[in-house]
Amino acid sequence: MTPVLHLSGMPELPEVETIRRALEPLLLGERLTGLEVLDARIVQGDAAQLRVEALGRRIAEVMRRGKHLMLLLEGGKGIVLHLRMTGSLLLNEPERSPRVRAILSFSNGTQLFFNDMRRLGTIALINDVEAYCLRLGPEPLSEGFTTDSLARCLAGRRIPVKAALLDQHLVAGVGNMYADEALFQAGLHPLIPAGDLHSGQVQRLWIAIRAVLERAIASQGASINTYCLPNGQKGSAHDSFSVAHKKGDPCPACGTPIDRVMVRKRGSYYCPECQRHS
DNA sequence: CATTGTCCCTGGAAGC
DNA sequence: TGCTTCCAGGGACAAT
Repeated sequence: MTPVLHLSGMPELPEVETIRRALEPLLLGERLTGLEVLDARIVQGDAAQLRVEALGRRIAEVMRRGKHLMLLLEGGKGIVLHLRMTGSLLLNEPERSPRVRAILSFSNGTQLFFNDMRRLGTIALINDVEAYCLRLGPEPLSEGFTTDSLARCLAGRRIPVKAALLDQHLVAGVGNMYADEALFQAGLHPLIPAGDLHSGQVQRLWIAIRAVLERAIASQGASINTYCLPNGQKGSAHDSFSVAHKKGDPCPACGTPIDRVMVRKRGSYYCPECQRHS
């Protein structure tokens, strides 16, 4: 398998969904036969309990919730994998720059290598999948995410709209790149207080969030960073980015150079002309 | 409750 | 050249 030299990264909803789709046909119905933890820090909670509960169980469902990838086990519990910044799930062991933190083995011979340069990614046992998911906001591509629900979440809040989009309690799965893309498409400056948006702007934002995520899933995610598919292949969603990571490039709509501003310690790219603050 | 700040972690880039 | 410092950023957690 081709080793991928990683830069930095951030798998968001479209990337995790792409991984989920790649893994589902390989893992569904198989038993977890091995769980080798090479770096104990990757396991959140009780590692021994994770082994006891997960080993030998069949994978009943390969699901995604926000940026969390979940392997639901027969019996109701589950394993949750979070890639955070630089994590990747590979079907073949990377030959070079090995940053393998855990290896999951399955009854059909499939092996999953949890590769993570910065060790921020996590694996954990979920005892109650439903309760776990309730901590997260609605899935942006589900019927539970509506203009009304978005408006209710933003109402009265003084935090920048960009920060609101990154809050996983508000809507699950939007990260730094797609927040910038959605705000651009909606024509909103990242620093506008969330509660200041009028209904028309909320509606545009709702449409934009869904559109950028759907388009990115269709492109199998963005690989400007460490993200890659389990087979090492790269997505191409970044090819259609308008502003994210494009400081200085001309805005695709008006030609004005893309600017960058810090919003709560997050680099935020936007068009100063198309995304006015007022 | 709402919001802000700190920490985790590694490696590339920038500055002196 | 070689050192230090900053930065990337998702999310848990602490502090205000």
